[in-house]
Amino acid sequence: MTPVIFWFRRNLRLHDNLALRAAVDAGRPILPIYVSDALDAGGASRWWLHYSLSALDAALRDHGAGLAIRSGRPEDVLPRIVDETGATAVFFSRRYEPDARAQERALEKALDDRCDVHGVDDSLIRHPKSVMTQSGTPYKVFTPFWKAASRPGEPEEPAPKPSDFETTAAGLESGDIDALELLPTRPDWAGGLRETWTPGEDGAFERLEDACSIAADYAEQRDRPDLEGTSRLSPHLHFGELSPRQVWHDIRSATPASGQQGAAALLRQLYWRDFSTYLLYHFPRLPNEPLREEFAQFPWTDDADSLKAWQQGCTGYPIVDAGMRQLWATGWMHNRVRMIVASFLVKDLLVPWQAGADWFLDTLVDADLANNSASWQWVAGCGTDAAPYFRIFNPVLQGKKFDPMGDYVRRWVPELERLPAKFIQEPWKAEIDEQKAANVVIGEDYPAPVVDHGEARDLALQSYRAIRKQNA
DNA sequence: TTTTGAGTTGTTCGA
DNA sequence: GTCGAACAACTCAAA
Repeated sequence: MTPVIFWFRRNLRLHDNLALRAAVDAGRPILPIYVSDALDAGGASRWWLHYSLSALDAALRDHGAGLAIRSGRPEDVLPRIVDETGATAVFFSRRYEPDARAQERALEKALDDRCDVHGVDDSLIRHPKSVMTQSGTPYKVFTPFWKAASRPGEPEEPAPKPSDFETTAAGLESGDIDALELLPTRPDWAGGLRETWTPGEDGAFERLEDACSIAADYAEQRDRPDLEGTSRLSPHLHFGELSPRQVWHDIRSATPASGQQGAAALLRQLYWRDFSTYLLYHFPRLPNEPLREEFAQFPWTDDADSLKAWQQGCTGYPIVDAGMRQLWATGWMHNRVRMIVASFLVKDLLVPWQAGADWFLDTLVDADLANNSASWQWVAGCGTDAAPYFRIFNPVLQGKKFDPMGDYVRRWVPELERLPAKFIQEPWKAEIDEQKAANVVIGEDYPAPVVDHGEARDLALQSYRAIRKQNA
């Protein structure tokens, strides 16, 4: 019997996979395929993808054949496979980034009269077109979006993995995940990633269990990078190893009544994920251009040394450096610290937010075009729903407030390990004797601050006033 | 059409 | 040490 093709994209799971359910219902053997293309960018993401594909391949083998691997443009590759196998249909789950949508349109066009094409909306709680203001325009502010998106009620119940399907290679060569060269070789910088993460559906469910256990305390502890107060589900959600429906319902049902309020803050984050994708869908220039147009005139300094100091975690501000080093080592950074380091790059160093966004896309295992772009625009103050520009994070205060003992800093900036808590967020304030006693001389063993935050803040506010004046 | 209340995550200054 | 106001007015979204 001729097969149907299941084109896996950012939905690398078998449970609660609506597109897969539709393919199974076609009643034919399923040819599962992954096509690696130019959208598979970002070093840390590619590392994750390798293992997620491997896990999926193993899970599919239980049903017959594993995952066929190809690379190239899906709109070229898939029609060829349709011709070779006589497949009667192609199923896939839709994506909402501009390039991914263009890819879908090209595929639909290429397959137009050759076979059925079924794009299924599966990765968001609400489709971007289904949440609009009364005047028919897209929401720009989160809270009204969230209210409107929540109005229809709870997300759909997740569906279990279908048990009744058969996969086939349809006589094709399977291809090789290794040949995609997703893993780093020289040097192998992925040691910290391997220690931190378990990509794939099984790893995702383990992490989801952990997330359920912290959900009740989420509202209270989510801002503390020194604790394990966040879900760490972002990469699993990005690759679709979990659906937002599954996360929502598992957290909801695992949390006792007394903890529902704390968990609500976590569930709300799922709507932030929807909202970012929604913004990118309706404002496709989001990754590149400031949505508040006056920011195109902003006098960025764009200094290469500043950017490098930030990337390497050598700014002299411990909480910033801890975050950047956590990112480099593990492919992830605590959300509170992401805001601190982003504010520092954009407002203290006056480096364009796009440079920070590029770095994050390359180094985060959860790198997601929509979340990343929307969040950087938010921090930079140029998004539609942005923090006021004068809201400039003070890295010392933030450190004292959210890493009160300095444990987070000590973990990621070991030079400062022996410094007492009093100085850990501002080590330059320690007398030289105290520095020596802690085995760290500022300016030698750990950098002096690359900028003075007070001066940098004044300069940032001045620059902001300048573009306001220009546009007045 | 006009009005009105509200807007994820902050900091600093001066009383 | 604590508290409220200023930062700078703006835009959004619904009534």
